[in-house]
Amino acid sequence: MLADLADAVGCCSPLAREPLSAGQAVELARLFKAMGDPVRLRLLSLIASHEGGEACVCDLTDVFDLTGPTISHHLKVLREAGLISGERRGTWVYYRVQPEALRRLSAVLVPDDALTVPA
Amino acid sequence: MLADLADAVGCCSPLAREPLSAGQAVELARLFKAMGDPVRLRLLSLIASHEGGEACVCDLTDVFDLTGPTISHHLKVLREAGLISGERRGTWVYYRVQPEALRRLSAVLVPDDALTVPA
DNA sequence: TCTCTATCTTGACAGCCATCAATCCAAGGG
DNA sequence: CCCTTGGATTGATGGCTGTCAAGATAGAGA
Repeated sequence: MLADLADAVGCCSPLAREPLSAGQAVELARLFKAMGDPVRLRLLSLIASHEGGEACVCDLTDVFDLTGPTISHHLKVLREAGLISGERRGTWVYYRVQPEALRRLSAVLVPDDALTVPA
Repeated sequence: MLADLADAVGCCSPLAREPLSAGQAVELARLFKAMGDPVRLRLLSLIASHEGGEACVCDLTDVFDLTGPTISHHLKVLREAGLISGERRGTWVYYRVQPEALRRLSAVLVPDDALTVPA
């Protein structure tokens, strides 16, 4: 399932190049929808900008006025979208972002040229 | 309102640079959420890839098995998010994408370096 | 002005989503 | 082996969203 997703996203031309197929649109929308929540966007940026590129849940819960289960739910959504990955080391679970997923999304938004050629 | 949005988005560093503020996250999430629907993503790509960079509603409705009002609703969501703009010329309404909005989103996803420095 | 066509808006309903309380699982420390 | 702690899962609920039918609006042409 994750492989299909990566495939559909990885093969997409920028939006302006040619129309998306229905299947590509479904897979891409899954990613964008996962980022369409303020809490999840902040979680993503907290993890991405944290020292070492990874953060444990204990670092994340204090930032929000939300209960543990709610944070866990949002992390699960991000994880199932392939935007982050979690790993248990001892007592705590550590999360880190998947840079490839972000790069693929970015590549869909703008022409390839803008990603490889200087201004 | 649109000015606030553009401001909040335009000033954002990439996710990995520093954590998003709550306000920035709300504004960014509004954009990502607007793209979190397969129909809207396809509409966006149809408009962006259409000849001349613009498309009228009549070009869009035939592609989907959806009624006119539903297409109109999705176009309204995209318009209110600042991703497209519509203009009435005679009988038909023509839509075109706002490339700046896409560029800003892309800039949030990856470090600035990737946008200006060759691989 | 009247009518026709193309498009947008409103109202309503089914389905999904974010949130929390309660519960369960997994890892360490006694 | 039990107890404690960190974290995930389940169940339930209120609010939001996508969809369509019906009505409203705006140009174009006669």
